[in-house]
Amino acid sequence: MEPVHAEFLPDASLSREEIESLQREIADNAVFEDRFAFDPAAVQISSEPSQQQLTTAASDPNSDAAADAPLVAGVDQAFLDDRAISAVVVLQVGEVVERTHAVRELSIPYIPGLLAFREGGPIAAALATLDCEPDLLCFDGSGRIHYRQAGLATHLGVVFDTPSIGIAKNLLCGTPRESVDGRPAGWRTPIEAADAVDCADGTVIGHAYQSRQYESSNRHINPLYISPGHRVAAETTVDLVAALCDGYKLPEPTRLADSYADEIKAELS
DNA sequence: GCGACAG
DNA sequence: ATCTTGTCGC
Repeated sequence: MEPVHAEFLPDASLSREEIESLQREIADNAVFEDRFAFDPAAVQISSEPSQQQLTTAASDPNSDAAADAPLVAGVDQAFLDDRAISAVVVLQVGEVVERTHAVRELSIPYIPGLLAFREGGPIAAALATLDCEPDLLCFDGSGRIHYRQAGLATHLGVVFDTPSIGIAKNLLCGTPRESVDGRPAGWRTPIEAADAVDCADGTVIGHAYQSRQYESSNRHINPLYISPGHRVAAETTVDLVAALCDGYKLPEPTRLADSYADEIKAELS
């Protein structure tokens, strides 16, 4: 796939002020509402026919639900010395249909709020080598849950003008409406903008989502922090991640991209 | 000035 | 993110 807005590609040589200015421009161009062509109910991991698919098959004997199902890409990185290994795994109904990766020199260190300017280049390079056109991109990191509402997932979603979701293991900013401690699997609560975020206080910029939890024990699993990247509404974002989870804390696209990146890293070591 | 801060 | 063995509890 190719960038639709290459002028928005993260350029790490920009000044801090220019970076923040570009992020505000990215946020202005981002759409935090559902604006995608695929059927969200067709995004799933199991190949078991859903009620919807059975209905579709009954009304159209020639349709092939699996062949028409949305392509969901997971993107994640591993690091080796001063290089980033960006890996992409594309799934269709839980089946891997394409994998690709890119290795690039890192230009700047990790700075909270500027992650896209450290990892965006390597990620864009990897996505550019992809033969297929994903319907949805899943990133490790935040989307709208960001000081200027332009986290990694939002930035790359806008650059490629493709629906995207941010999946983080830790909260960058914003405030959970309720305490997130020890919640059962399936539980979710909104993350609201607070003073540090560039929008009205109380605006729902994402959700904490408990993708997995131990039945009964002393220890507990922390929730994921999910936010819209581009062209997906906050609530939908959680529904999609829930549909992409398969017994692990992380949804399959991101989980498989994570292990694929480690695989490439091991080969380079 | 101090604390908080995705990966 | 990364350096890393065993270990506690599902």
